[in-house]
Amino acid sequence: MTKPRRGIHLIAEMANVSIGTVDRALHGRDGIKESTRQRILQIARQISYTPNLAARALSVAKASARIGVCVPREIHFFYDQLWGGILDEARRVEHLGVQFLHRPVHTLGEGDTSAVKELLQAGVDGIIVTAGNPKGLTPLINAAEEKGIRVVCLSTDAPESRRSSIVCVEPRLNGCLAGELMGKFVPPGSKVAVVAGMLSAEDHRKKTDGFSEAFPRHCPGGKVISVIEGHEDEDESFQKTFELLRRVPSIAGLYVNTVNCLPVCRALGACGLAGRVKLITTDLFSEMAMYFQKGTITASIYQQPHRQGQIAVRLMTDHITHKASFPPALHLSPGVVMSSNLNLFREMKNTDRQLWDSASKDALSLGAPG
Amino acid sequence: MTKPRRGIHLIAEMANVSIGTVDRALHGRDGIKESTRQRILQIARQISYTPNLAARALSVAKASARIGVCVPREIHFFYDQLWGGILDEARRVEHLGVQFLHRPVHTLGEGDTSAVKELLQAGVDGIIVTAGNPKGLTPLINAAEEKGIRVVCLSTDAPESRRSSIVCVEPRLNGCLAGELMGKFVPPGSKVAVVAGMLSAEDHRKKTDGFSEAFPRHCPGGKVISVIEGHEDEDESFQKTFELLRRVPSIAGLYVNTVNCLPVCRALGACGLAGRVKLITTDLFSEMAMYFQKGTITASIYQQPHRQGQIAVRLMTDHITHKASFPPALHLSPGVVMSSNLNLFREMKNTDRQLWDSASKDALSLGAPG
DNA sequence: CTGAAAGCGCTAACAA
DNA sequence: TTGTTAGCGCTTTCAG
Repeated sequence: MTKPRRGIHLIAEMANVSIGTVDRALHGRDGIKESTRQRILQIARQISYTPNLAARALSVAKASARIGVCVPREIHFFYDQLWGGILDEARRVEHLGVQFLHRPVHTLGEGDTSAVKELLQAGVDGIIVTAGNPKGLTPLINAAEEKGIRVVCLSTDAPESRRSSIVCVEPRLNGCLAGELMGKFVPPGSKVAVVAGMLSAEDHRKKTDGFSEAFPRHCPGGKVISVIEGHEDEDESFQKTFELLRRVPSIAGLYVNTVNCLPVCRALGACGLAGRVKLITTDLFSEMAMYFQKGTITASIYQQPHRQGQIAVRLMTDHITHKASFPPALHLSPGVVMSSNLNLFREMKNTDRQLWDSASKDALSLGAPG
Repeated sequence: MTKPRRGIHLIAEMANVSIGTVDRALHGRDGIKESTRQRILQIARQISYTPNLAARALSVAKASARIGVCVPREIHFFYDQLWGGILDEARRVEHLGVQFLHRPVHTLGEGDTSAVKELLQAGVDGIIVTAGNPKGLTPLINAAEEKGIRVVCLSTDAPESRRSSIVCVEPRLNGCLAGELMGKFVPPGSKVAVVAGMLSAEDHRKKTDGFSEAFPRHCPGGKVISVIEGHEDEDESFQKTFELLRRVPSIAGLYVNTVNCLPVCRALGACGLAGRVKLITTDLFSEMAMYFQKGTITASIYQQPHRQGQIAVRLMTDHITHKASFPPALHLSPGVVMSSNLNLFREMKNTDRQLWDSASKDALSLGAPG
């Protein structure tokens, strides 16, 4: 008695060809006569063939790919979480042969071109990079893509380049959401202001633009009366905010579109305006908690860094392991943090770490809730 | 040069034994000297060995684990997305030999006990269930856990049971966030109302409680003057809302804590109060889009169903494949949907499907942005 | 007690 | 254009 065959062997037997030919037919590879392909596909349909994914995974496992990662390595704040998301997801595929090469940079845009160059020389198959320096990176990215090395921008884009995809929260949308919220928080005809880092940074400019456009649309008669640049300097931010509050005590709202919101909180406190002036901030870190509780911060626009990192890695590994195509862009919706949901965010978990055991750490790895 | 070995081959090489012996050691099979077993286990730990599940699945030619799923199979709305998230994540592990058994129920709580019974009889290794009927389910869940069959509740809890975990947005928190938002949207001293499905449902009651507690805290002098029960009936919801608006035209806000918000939108329109009365809704579906654009809906509290489904599956498969422990509870933060970020949500993608190609579908599978 | 070897279904490199 | 073959990492059976 003849042994019962399965899968492509069965098809091969039925079609009187070899498994190699069946493989060619099934995968649309060339080097096969169109008529035999049709015959084989017909049979495959007939027996409603489904590939054994375990076998496939096993078979292609040897083609272990290397993915290069270049993101800022700052402690605290946004990039910490971004990094965490990358690592969490990386761990999940490392045992399937995918390797990760990390070439962190110190600050966004600082030395990222040389880091990417290194990665390319190391012979990676894909690159994930926060493009802090788009001008310098674009030719490198294009060269990589030319050679079939896929590049995914993460959080910060190199829009002119031919990168395979970008994973981010659009800065403009970020500003729009803040503007809409602010427009609903303050009464009609209110005057509000924006505190930016530096408007020379595209990210901050776009957030400011989005806010300036959305706010008056949602607050009849509302006006953005001032845009402050704090240049990420604590003292400068405090000083300028303080002066503004003194000069225009009737101001109803402030939108801080950089992570550097503490000086603004302090300035509001110093003027006795905490809670009176609606404050919308950006991102999240544990030191902000008390200002939520005191009511100084009304809401914060959360850019889901952990999730961004996760998704970028997923995009890349899906492409490498399953040949998945890249969406040209993957724009996340920012989250809205208020005092009610504040403690659900992983950024708030650090302060009372003693409460957290390994089970909870698992929960964090999954990326909940952001 | 010697070829780099992996897995049990590596261990075998390091221990100077054959892969057969390694297998015996790793699986606690007998026919092996205790000392060699210890030596091998030591090495395995040292290199932090993890079995290649694809290879195992292929070798044993049958599913390595079976996960039973029991969630409502309603079209549209919340459960559709929940399903989607489950399926997306399920696909990602099918090649590891993990099989999924679906025993959908028609409506939440309708026949879920018998569905779960079926799954248990089918001999699954884990169960994911929306516990619409906690009383009936609890003994089944406890019996399952007793036998080592892990149960994860999804979206709706069986809090008294010994389920391994619960993945959800807490209803109370949901209400709190809505209350906080509403408190900021309307002026001090405002009167607002809640439109619930039926207060006999724990979920709706808790949302209502959360709102009623949070709103006055964030709106000085604010009052929740009425709680309407619409019983998920279009006409009843419309009628009762309409009457309320007629009776109390000074009302400043409405919070709908069920998915059934369209009648409320229409009632607001009929009274000429659309946009005047701040409306906060729950969940998201494409028909709501126009009401966002018209300004009838100010914000919606989004429970991230797709992500909930994803996470539940991940929790279960991580446990099965990596022995990961379960967090006792995984509470997501709800998202806030407003007109600015509306079109980033997958629920809005259905209407203009023609714009979507396969690349975009990939993006959706990743679970962005909610 | 331990080793050797035959697959599981598929991919990919090489022969014919 | 098609066939053959060597693995992928693990389980399992049969010899030693």
